[in-house]
Amino acid sequence: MSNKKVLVQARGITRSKERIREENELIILIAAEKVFAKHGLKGSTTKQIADMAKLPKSNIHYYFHTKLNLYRCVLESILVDWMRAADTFNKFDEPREALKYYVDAKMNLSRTRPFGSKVWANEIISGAPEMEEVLSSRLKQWVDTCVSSINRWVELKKIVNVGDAHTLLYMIWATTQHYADFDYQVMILNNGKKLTDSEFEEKKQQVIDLVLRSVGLNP
Amino acid sequence: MSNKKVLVQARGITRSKERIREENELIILIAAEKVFAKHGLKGSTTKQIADMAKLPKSNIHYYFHTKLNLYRCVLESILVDWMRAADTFNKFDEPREALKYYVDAKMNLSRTRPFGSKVWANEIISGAPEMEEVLSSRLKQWVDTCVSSINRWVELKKIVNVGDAHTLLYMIWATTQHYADFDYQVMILNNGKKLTDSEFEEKKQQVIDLVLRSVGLNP
DNA sequence: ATATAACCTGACCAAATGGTCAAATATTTT
DNA sequence: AAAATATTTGACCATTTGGTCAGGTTATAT
Repeated sequence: MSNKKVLVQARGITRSKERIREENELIILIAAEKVFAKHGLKGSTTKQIADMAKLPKSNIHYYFHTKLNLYRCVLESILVDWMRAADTFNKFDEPREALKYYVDAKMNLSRTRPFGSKVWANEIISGAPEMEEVLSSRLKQWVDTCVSSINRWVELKKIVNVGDAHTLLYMIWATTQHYADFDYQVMILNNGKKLTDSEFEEKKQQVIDLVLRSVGLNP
Repeated sequence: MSNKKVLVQARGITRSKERIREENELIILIAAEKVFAKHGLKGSTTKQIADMAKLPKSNIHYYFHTKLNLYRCVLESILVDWMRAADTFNKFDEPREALKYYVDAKMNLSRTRPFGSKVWANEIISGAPEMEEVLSSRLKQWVDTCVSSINRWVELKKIVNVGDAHTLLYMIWATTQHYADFDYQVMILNNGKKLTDSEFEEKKQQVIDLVLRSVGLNP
């Protein structure tokens, strides 16, 4: 009988099998996100992930079978947050609000989940071998509706003619994700110190203002 | 006597040792840039690079000794182009021209050397373990002068007050580099077709206009 | 022409890696 | 309490990997 069990039974508490699986899967997903963010799919090792999760390597394989499968699970869990942020764009009719709250949501995501953003960046940079499906279906669809919104705003003279609406979207994506993907560079250029919460709020507002002015809106 | 030599001597031509080294180093650097762009430092194998260069693996080690050294050489060669583009920023006193020509130069770099941009992106995303020196010295210095220029423009009321000038720089970097780093995503959202040269010129002008408007300049 | 130095490459190796498995332990069901 | 099911993990394995090296070829200096 192991020490763990003695302790647990002495308190009259047992972790249910269901909870055990839930907890361990989450621990592994979080560890994997960090490791994949730093080294990409090929560059990450199951040993690194196991060490980060403070579990034996076999445990990783027990719950996720293969490294590739674990990687896909990490990507999917990131997609959930990404789509939630995307939703904010279509919650407002007025460009000023839609753009403001979308940039806000994207900036917050970069702040709270930088590793997830990096995993996505790595995946796209390396040709999106595992995300082709998602990109050309779900993302494409969402982008098409955004492009329509932007074009309508132009027709209604609510914003200036920006040409291809994709260009505006890319600017928003790239700029907001920069604070996650290139956080190390941002830190170095901030005199070697990580951005504080209040500094980050400041930058966020500046990005919002830049974006609004870029389409001819006065912030 | 090999076939190669027979052919070469029959034409009375010999490649000098110097040229041989120059040519092979270039071939390997170009191949390595592509492979590192796709898989990062850890994820790339010397075998892949050798295959891409159509040379035996031993040949890679003969010229560059280790994978890490080859990687550093690739980074350095990219830095040269990056700094050349950076120079354009300080060639003009007027914000309209400085910004226009800098965005233009950065967009062109993304178009002509997408693999280089991806290698840099990968390096920064993974914490810039090999570039710390360059970032905190050369890049920091260049950024400081840019920040001064931008602040001066604000004081002279030539552009609106953008707050922290870094934010503007990041927007320009992120947006222009997006067309290289995320080219695959850009392609998918362009109905699966790579941007033609004229399409790219169009987007470039749109990015320039967005940037100019974002600081309150009428394009 | 000969010696010397540089280039070239297949064969090889130690270490690392993704993954398997059997045996042990823990929980749940009957 | 015993049987059944799920978790845990060290030992193990085939493959891949970065790197070495000896022996050959090619260019150049004398």
